[in-house]
Amino acid sequence: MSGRGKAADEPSSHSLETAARKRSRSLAALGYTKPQTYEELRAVLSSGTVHFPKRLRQVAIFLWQHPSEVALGTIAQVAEQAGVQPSTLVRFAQIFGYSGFSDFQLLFKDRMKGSWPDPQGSPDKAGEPNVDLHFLNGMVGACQASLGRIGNNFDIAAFETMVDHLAAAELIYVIGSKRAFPVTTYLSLTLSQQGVRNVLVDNVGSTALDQVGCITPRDAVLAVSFSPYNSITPDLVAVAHERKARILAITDSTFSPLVKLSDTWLEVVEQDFGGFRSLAASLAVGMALVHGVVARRTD
Amino acid sequence: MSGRGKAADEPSSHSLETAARKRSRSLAALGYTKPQTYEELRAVLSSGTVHFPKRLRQVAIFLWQHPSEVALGTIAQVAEQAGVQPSTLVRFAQIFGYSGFSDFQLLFKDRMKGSWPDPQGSPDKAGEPNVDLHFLNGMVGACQASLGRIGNNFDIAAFETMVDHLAAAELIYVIGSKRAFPVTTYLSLTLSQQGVRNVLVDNVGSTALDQVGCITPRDAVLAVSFSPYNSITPDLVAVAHERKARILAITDSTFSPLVKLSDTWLEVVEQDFGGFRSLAASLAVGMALVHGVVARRTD
DNA sequence: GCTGTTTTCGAATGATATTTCTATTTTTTG
DNA sequence: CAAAAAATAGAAATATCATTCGAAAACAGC
Repeated sequence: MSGRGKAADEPSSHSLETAARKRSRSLAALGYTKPQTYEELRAVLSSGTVHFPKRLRQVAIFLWQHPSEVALGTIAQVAEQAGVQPSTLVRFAQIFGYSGFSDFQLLFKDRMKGSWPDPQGSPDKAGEPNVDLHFLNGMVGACQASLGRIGNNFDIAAFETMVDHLAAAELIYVIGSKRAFPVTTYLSLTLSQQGVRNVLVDNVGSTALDQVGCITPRDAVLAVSFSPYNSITPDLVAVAHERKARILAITDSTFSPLVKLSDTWLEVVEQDFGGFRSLAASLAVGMALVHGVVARRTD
Repeated sequence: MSGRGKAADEPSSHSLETAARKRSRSLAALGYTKPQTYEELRAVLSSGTVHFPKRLRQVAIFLWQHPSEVALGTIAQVAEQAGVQPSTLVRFAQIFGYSGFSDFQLLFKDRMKGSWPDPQGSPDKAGEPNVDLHFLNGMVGACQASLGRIGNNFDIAAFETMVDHLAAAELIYVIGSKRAFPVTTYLSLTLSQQGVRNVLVDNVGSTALDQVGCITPRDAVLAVSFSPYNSITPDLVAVAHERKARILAITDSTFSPLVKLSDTWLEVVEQDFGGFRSLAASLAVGMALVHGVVARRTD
């Protein structure tokens, strides 16, 4: 919000050098021009041609998933939520050719401007006097928001491809840890209940690597992973990839390490509330996958 | 965006007088309390009971008509667009009981938060020509219906009791199988992440009975079970009951065998679609439980 | 395992935004 | 119509923010 006056000016002779040097290893070298709209930015981020180091990737993931926080917050607030230093945000913006964070933030503000949320359906709930009830409502809201996003932005083509591959597979390996584990357990359960043979790679007894070591090219892997991507899932999927199995992924951004390993992937972004993330959308998509596989196989 | 630190503090003895004098001819005298949400503010404005002088009326009209500008802009930008001085905006906010503009602006930001404009895809997908998409939408509908039922018919008293018992427990045993297992895995994971010690009774190695054999009266059992109630969950809970632990249950009808074994129980009814049941509501309630326990323990 | 480079962190700095205060104008009231 | 009260505008003061820069840490290449 501040420091815009000087920032908008042409750089002085000294900072010109600095800026030029920095930009040389930035997007200009890659033939990109400064994104003028939020959609352009999103396109550049998802193109996969830019590879960020850890902290900058963290920034990319955060603003991919929480654009409204970026639009509404100050640099300090955004930095704290994203878990980085404020200066990291400035660096990120400058890599894209902006003079600083404020300049960069305008993208998000412009995108948001004019779109005022409709009067909420719930007629004010008598002010939610109870703190626990407030949290519950927030959590329900997060679930519904996650589910709502499926309605729009759903890549039905990728979904169909995934179903085809899964239906054609000899054996389906289901992989996911931490937050994704509830999703994979339900997937495995419903697949089995529908008569689709599958292996849940749950790493009980630390046998996961041995399990994926048995994968053949005729098998398919259904992997689920959410940010932060610090579980063993990518390692396991990498092995499966080497063994030439089909890799199908459900994940929450293009920055997931699963994306470059997978034949087809679906983006499912879960909202969180108070640090607790919803799983509603992933489960719904997962059930749809199971249903689709069963339908293909019984045709 | 700035100057919030001091503003949030209690007014000093000098400004206390000033503020009190001002507030005496403000809304407090009219029996209004400081609006906590944008909706409340809007209600007050539209009630017609408040009569503003020229400039303040100008402000009221502007933020009625351009809420998103107020949320996104700085006080200077808003003031210019509204055609008033920045200090007028501060006065306006203070009349409503806020410490200043920043404080007041939070109403607008909060209202806007989380509502990111969707990329406006085709509104209704031409009647779902795709069978897979139809199922997915049905599944999403089932999830939303399940979540919707929480809003109404939620036994908040039972919920509070459950949280109290869980918070008081020495060790929490989480039990659930089949369909309920994804819920219990997520419960166990989030409890652990929040530093609440717990045991997930997952029956790996068929050790579940031995595990529950270690339960003491100071422990609590959080059991999840859905119909048909043909899993081993009731058996395990029965053992825990004999061992005089507190039993807290999430289940989907009064006919559940868990009901007569448990000290307190919550009814969460999940809808199904095409034989695939949603877990969204149970997960949301589960997260709320975890949140509640953490809140109780950190008091 | 070392060296040169890239990346990150954190404090210092310069700039902006918000608020307070006072003189002036407008409105109300006797 | 005059005097008092209220409201406003504008400037000064203060708190916060965004940015820069140098040092430390992490990383990659040899």
